[in-house]
Formats: sequence, structure tokens, C-alpha cells
Amino acid sequence: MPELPEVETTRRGILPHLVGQTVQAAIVRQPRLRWPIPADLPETLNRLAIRTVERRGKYILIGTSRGTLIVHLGMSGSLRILAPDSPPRKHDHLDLILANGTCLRFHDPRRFGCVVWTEGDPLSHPLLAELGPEPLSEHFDALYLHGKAQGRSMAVKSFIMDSRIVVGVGNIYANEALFRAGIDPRRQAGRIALLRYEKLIVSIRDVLSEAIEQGGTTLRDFVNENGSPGYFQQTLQIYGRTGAPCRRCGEMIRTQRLGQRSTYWCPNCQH
DNA sequence: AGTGCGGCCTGTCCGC
DNA sequence: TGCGGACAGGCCGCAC
Repeated sequence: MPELPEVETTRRGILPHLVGQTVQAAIVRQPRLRWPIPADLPETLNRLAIRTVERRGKYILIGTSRGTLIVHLGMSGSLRILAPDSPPRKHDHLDLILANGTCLRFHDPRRFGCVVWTEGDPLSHPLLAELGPEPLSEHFDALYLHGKAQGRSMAVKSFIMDSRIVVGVGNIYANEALFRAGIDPRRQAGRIALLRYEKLIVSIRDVLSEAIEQGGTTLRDFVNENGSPGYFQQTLQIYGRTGAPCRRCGEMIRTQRLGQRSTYWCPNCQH
């Protein structure tokens, strides 16, 4: 399930194959994603030059001479660079064929992802306009997070997973970061001291950048742009380890649904 | 305004 | 072996 590190890994992987290329054709096999792919997308993209491949949160922004293709991988999506004649497989919903013959292919079994076209400033698009700061940017610091948390009663885990607060912290990394920071995921966001938010900021940054270095976590669905799986799941400290001993203190790891999401914590290490 | 939940999807896994 | 059901989860949109 692509979280920010997987999205960033994908972006870096496809970028050199796309920038400077021209779209020769677009093939839509299944338009019904989270939002339908417009029927005229192939026509719109025809002969456009790709200039940039950027990321905002978990959205990949493919910038062209006329507008931007906003791609979200949802739960199970992937973007891969393929040879011109690669036969499509199940759930290969969209191809962009480039002038040099290579193919950018969007694959997404669960179809929680999206491919949206926008002209004008992509950051002003409704999907992106309300997003919070990037977790790896300097704007994301303890003063900001602590300030935003004032008066908020929701669980801190739900709070850091809110993309208006900070982008790119999905369920796996929220669990991992809170474990590292020693914070109980159920604790109310507004009842955590500045100093502890300092620790949480560092944990979120570390967990995400380590995963980016390693090429992104793989659970079941993620395949990186080369088709080979990542391997960060081996280093997970808390996620999915219900009933297993805490790697730090040996206490049995607990689990509970929090805001419809599986939540894991060590009752001894996290308060 | 803040909070919490339903719904969208399919593949995988488990129990019968 | 087949089958139903639970589960996984990002994020929008809605109801309270």
C-alpha cells in the first residue's frame, strides 16, 4: 500500500524516463477509478511534452506544456515504465505511450487511486489546495504541530494521519513513528507537550526518510517502478505485531481499532 | 468547527 | 475443494 516513501520511490524511478518526452498516445482501459478518467484524456494529452515529475503528499504531479496530470496510487496502485510491446494485464487501467516508444502504465487492482487532469496551478486544485506541510520540509516542526493540536480532542494518531495537518503519514508510519516517540496513539492530540511533539517530529522524519532510502515498504501490493519489491517491512517495529513481544522491552504488543484503522502499541513503552 | 464514520474496491486469508 | 465473510487501507464526503 503506497505510503509517501513508496510514492517518492516511484516518482524518482519514473522521472528520468518521462522528462523531455512527448506523449504519443494514451490508452484508457478502465476509466472507473476513484474519479472517472475523462473520456477525452487521450485527446487532451496528445503530443504534449512532459516537463516535470513532482510530488505533493502522496500525489504524483506529471507536468506538461499545457497542464498537469495528478496521479494518486490509492491503496494498491503502481506506475511502471515498460517496453513498447508489453501486453496489458488485469487491472492495467491506463497507458501513456511516449514518442520514444516506452510506456508509462498505471495499474491498480482496488481502484482507490485516481488520474486527474488539471490546467492552471496544480497546487490550487481542490485535491491539493488544503494539504498540510510536507513532513520532510522545514515547515513541519514541533511548534507548528503543537499549535495545530491545541483544543483538539482526537487521538494523536488520527491527528497526524490528517492530511490537512501533515501529508504523507499513513497508517503504517503513524504506528511506527508513535512507537519510536514513546507516545500512546490513543492520547488526545491537544494533551501532548511541546517537548514530546519535538520527539514525534523527529520520529516521523526518521521513519519516512529511512523508508525512502530503502525504497519503500512492501506489504502485499506495492511493486516499485522496476517491478521488484521493496523490503522495509522487515524493519517494522510495531505494525502488524499483535501479541508479539515488543522489540524494546518484551511486553506484549496490543492492538485496537482507532478511527477505523488498525492501531498497535506497546503499553510499556508508549504513554 | 471538530469529530467520526460510511463507502469505494479487489485480493488474500481463514474457518467451515 | 468451494464458499462466504472479514480484513486491509487513503481519503472524500457526509451527518451530527
